[in-house]
Amino acid sequence: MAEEFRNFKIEKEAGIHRSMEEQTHLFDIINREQAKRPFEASLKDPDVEDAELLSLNLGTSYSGIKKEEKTSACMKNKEDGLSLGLELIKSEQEPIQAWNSQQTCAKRARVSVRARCDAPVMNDGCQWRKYGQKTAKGNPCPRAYYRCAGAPGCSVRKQVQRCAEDMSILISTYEGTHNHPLPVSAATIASTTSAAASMLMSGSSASSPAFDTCFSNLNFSSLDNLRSSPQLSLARPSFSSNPTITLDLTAPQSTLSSTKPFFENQIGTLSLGVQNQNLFTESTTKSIMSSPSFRSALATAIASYVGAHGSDKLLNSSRNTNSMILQPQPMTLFGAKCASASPLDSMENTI
DNA sequence: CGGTTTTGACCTGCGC
DNA sequence: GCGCAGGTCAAAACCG
Repeated sequence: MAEEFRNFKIEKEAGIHRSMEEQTHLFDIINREQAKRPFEASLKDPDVEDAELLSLNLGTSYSGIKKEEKTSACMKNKEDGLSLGLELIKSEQEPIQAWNSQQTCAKRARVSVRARCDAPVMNDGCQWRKYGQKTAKGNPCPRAYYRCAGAPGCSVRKQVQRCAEDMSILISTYEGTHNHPLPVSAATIASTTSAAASMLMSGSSASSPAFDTCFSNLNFSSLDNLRSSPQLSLARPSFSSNPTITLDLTAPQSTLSSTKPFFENQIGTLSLGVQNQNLFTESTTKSIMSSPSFRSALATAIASYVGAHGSDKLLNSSRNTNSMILQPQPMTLFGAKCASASPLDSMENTI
């Protein structure tokens, strides 16, 4: 497996691209091998370290994971002190415990989605019940509070608020993990929340200087920064002390397809390139590249974001090029209620 | 009539 | 301790 993966990396760096089927097959092999190998051993193998970026699987759906051995993307790295709250589900009788465990893990982290939307609320596939509304200081637009109504006892909450500086932008902030199955369209965000929780909780509990540096340098809370930033960022929003991942879907399509030729003709491509010198300082770059766990967790978050088509996703990670790029299938995130000029326009309404 | 939304009151955390 | 702001509660209103 290692040999084949090494060849794949060499081909990538040489600009040779395999077909999607071949790549999917390769990732399947990597995943199987990763499952067989003891984790401690994998930490010492540089090839496996890259494979980690591909094998993590978070979210609310168990599809694609073997029933006998479901592994969520929680791991520990003794080398740099990062923790992703590893849990291993050994049998089919344990999903509830897994939900609960995941819930604990995801309790405080948030995923904020910014998208252009004319409708008062984005249709994300979930059932929500409004339980409050408040006008926040500094924003004339009221903030609405929703609870998940998909199942009794589900503690997932959502805040919806229009951006004060651009009323066409709707900011939806998700918190928590669903305790029930979700439709594919809703599972996308839910998976992201879960992944974000794992990543951010690992950061909050770690004493890793590398992670701290990354986090402090990745503060894109201001609108101007968001507009010029990659489509995914980490932030500590002013209205909350909770760590938050922001998915900015308001960028023009030209920005999203700027990673040609590798991502040509793809809709909703996410590009997290540390080569973006406007936003990533040199120290951040070094920190990211020296922290395999951070890279792994970040890849997980992004992968989960496009997780609705998990088997088809394509990840390219190369230490030499200092880049970590993910190519998703077209996302099916929001419904047709949401008329906008964003890349979401081309998405199908799956709700 | 049951479920959802609205809205004012209340609770809690934080800064001074 | 006090005031402020964010978040939640719960009764009333609304709707299908």
